Amino acid sequence: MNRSGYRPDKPATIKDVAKALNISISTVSRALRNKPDVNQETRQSVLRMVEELEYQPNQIALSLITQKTHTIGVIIPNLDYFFSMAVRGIDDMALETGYTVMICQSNESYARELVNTQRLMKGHVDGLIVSNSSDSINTEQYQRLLSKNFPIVFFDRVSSELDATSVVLDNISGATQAVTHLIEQGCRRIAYLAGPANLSISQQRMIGYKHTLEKYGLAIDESLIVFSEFDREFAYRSTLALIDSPNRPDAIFGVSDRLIVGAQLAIKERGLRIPEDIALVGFNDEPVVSLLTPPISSVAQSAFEMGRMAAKLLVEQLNSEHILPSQTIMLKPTLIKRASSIRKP
Amino acid sequence: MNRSGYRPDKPATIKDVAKALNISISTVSRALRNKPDVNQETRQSVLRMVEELEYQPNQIALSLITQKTHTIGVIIPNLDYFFSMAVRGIDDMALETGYTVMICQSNESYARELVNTQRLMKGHVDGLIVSNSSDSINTEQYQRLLSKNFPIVFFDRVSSELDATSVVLDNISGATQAVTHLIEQGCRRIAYLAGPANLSISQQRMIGYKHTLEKYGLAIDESLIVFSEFDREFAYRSTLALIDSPNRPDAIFGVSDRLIVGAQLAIKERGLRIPEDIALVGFNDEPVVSLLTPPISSVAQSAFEMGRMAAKLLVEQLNSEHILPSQTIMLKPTLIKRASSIRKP
DNA sequence: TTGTATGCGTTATCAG
DNA sequence: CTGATAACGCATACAA
Repeated sequence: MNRSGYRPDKPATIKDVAKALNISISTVSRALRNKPDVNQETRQSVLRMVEELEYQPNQIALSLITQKTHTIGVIIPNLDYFFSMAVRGIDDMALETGYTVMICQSNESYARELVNTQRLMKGHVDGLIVSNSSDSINTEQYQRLLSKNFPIVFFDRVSSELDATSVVLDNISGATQAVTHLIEQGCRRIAYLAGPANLSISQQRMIGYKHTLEKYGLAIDESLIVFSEFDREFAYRSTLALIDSPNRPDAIFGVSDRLIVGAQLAIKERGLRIPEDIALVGFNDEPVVSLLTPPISSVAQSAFEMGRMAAKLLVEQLNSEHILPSQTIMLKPTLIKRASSIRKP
Repeated sequence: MNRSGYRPDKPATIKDVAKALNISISTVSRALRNKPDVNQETRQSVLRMVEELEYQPNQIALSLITQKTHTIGVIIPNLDYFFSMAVRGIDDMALETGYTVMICQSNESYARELVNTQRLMKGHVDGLIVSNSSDSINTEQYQRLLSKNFPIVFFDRVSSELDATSVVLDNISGATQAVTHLIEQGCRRIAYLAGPANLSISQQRMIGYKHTLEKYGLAIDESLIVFSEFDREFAYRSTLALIDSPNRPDAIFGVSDRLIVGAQLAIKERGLRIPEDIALVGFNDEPVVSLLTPPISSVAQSAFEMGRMAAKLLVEQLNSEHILPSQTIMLKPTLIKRASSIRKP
């Protein structure tokens, strides 16, 4: 069975293999790395011994030499449906390209984002994939890393101040599709549950929202625009306030499904009809919205693809000898129309 | 500003600090590690220079010496609501205890579980936190690692063959609460959407299901027990079949909310009433079930706590000099009763 | 074709 | 109190 009788507690090193064969470690190393100038017999015996001792190269030692860990750090604000899918895409691409993924959640807190960045950098990740937290106001730390040419790819929630590679949705298009649809359904007083004011996605979707209103000659009523946390409860209360206000909206567009679900709860509680009294369109097309009564229309995007793409761009940079110019990939959303917004046949 | 004018592209090493100060690296090392025998002045100047050069200890070099990476590998079948919360708990505890988390998703595939384990082991994680995939039949690889005293903590979906530390739910209790409740509401023909047959959670919940039926003198009808993937579509079709069968159930208990949602869709499609014709109870208490019409009862558990606990146990082992005896922590579930199962006032 | 020596960044063990 | 040196596991330039 085990001719050498060698059974270490600790994993075998290249040294053990060399010793067992009475050859030098450099020969073993060469044999393993398929270098040309090594005797076939020697190579075979090395391979056999490697098998027998269950030798596996120590990645830490390799990392010390190359200063590469083949590890990607991921910083996301939470692990809701959208980011779960994005992480799945990242993990998928990482597996394909030989990387492993370290994930840290900032819990929508910039302070924790800072801590996590430190944590990941200390663990010597080769690069970073980041989506900002909702109270992320400062970009200094990323600026510093980028100025040292440390590879970072941002996705979904990005900062306009940063000249960095990023993968985003065409949020203006998404909002435009949503609001155009609502207008076509006869809605005239369309509210916008905007989410956190400083987030790129909130702002971009707001631009699409306002432009579309203008395009159709509808007035922009700032009292119909509500900022808030990404919190269902918040949206619920905001919607109650909107309903009870003198100029009640006849439609609500939400920056995320989580908010629009809160809105739906509020509307139901007030006994109003959806979509006849108030029509609804959300964002992200989370599975949950199709199950509600009525099912809620939503702007769909592929978080999985976004994650894959972000990882792909990062790995391309990691595998490149020189610094790649920063680029922005923009993915296209699709409006999924459901009963919550369809008034006409 | 920068007296030495030193601005490296590569991060400064302890050697750079020593050179800049014209002292030896061992002195720098000692000063940094707060060793007793080092001159206060020297220590101060070292600290200043460390600041100036933005020196940070290279963890890879440390890892090479200690063979510890302060990294925890996590293998989970997917990132649905339950596992997202669990990961959050793990990450939370990891942050507290100075670890970083590497996450791999097996996508419910044992083959990928194998690959991921290799991936994580290669990356030299200090320990593993594992929840089995649904087609996980073999435990050999974990057995091998455990026999080498490599620290692993299992959670939620565990294998009975493995004598390892684990954190699980009291699944029997959860199922017992659910079925007892249904019986008390007058249900007599209770179906069980069991999920994958080889999973511990399916089996344990089945035990609770059967025991409770027996306790109340109800017959166990195997035709009311349906195994399937963790797939809503699957549950939907199974439920249609159950409804159309000669002995239609008057209640359905689901091993997970995802399945029970599929069941609800089927029941609605057939125009039956919930809970009057068929009552429903799910498992996990995902937020979505409270939003459906009618809201679905569910057995609630804290995935966050489970994750935290699993990480806690693993870190305890990692920080311990000797091998800790394996233990099983069992958490308690709570049935949340909602309209989908309440027939009596 | 193979062996020796050096270095990656750090700590620890010795001498001074 | 401080400095030189070996060691961690491996790759590689250089010798033989």
